[in-house]
Amino acid sequence: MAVKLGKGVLRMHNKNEFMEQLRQRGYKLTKQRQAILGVLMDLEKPLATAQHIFEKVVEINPGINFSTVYRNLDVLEQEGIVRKIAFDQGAAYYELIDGKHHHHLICKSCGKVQCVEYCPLRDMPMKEGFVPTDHSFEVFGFCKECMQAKLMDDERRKGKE
Amino acid sequence: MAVKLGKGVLRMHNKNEFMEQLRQRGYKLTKQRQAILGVLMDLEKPLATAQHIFEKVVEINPGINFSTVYRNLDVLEQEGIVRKIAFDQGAAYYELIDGKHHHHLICKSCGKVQCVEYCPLRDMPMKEGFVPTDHSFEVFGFCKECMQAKLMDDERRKGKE
DNA sequence: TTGTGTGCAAAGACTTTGCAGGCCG
DNA sequence: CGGCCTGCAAAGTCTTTGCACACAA
Repeated sequence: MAVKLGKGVLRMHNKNEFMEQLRQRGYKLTKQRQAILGVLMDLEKPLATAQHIFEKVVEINPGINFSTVYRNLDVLEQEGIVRKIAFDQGAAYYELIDGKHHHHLICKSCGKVQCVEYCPLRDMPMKEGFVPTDHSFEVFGFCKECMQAKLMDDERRKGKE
Repeated sequence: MAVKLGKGVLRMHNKNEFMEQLRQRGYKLTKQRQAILGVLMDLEKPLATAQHIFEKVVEINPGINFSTVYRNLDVLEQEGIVRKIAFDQGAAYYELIDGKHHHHLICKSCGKVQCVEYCPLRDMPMKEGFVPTDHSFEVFGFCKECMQAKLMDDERRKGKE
């Protein structure tokens, strides 16, 4: 069932499977919903804001409203199809729950997001009696490229002193 | 320098140390700033929203404005005195960076927050070249008490069927 | 046909900002 | 006394909601 895409990306589901899941749970298969799902599955980056998703969906389905996007992202989150991530106070990010569970390395300089399969819940000694259901884990810093640029910049600045 | 409080809590700094740190960095020691710092050090729970902090500060310093609280929480964050945490899309939480580095277990039922000293950055295999500077790690679930209540509730419901 | 879903507009929650005057150092 | 800080009010950003109509089943 898993589909092999370019660059070794594994896609566990296709759009029809998700639509079927929604249908079975009593949701209607509107064209807006299909467009949103389509966009989520085609995202080139792992994370996208509602704004970003909206802009893409508009191309497929002109006239769609922002609140429709929000409402459906909510539905997809309830159904376990999408994960919502909030860092800083800006807009929330969304990503399809598809393939392996993972977390993110986010570059504070260029914004690049890398996925890592390591999950801290594996190693963490759980406090007695606490039953975890969800967790957030995101690492911010500088990616290889930006770190190198930064070092060169520091070097240059040092020379000027 | 560390001060031992009740229940084994270790406080690494006192208010004067923080004020001194601010002074040295060129900040003025206004009564608003002192009140905010005082409130942060006296919080009974590990995390507090700006709203919560504001309400406490008003008791000490009536007439203080909400934007002053926000502006100073920003300053304290810049200075590494306070950490800002955002989960869900609601208000951000703040906590004093004092004592050991830690993360949180948050009960989705009663809202209780427990601190855990485990930090995932210790065990995580870092992607080559990435230099981490910050990270978020919060675990949501049910605390012992709420889990038990939940189980009893499920049991009761089962009986009614 | 029925009621879930949508578009529209408005409100809501949280946070930030511009400006005139106040207070710390 | 100078400039950082504050209070106030307004605006900004992101998200949610109420309502009438539309469309999937």
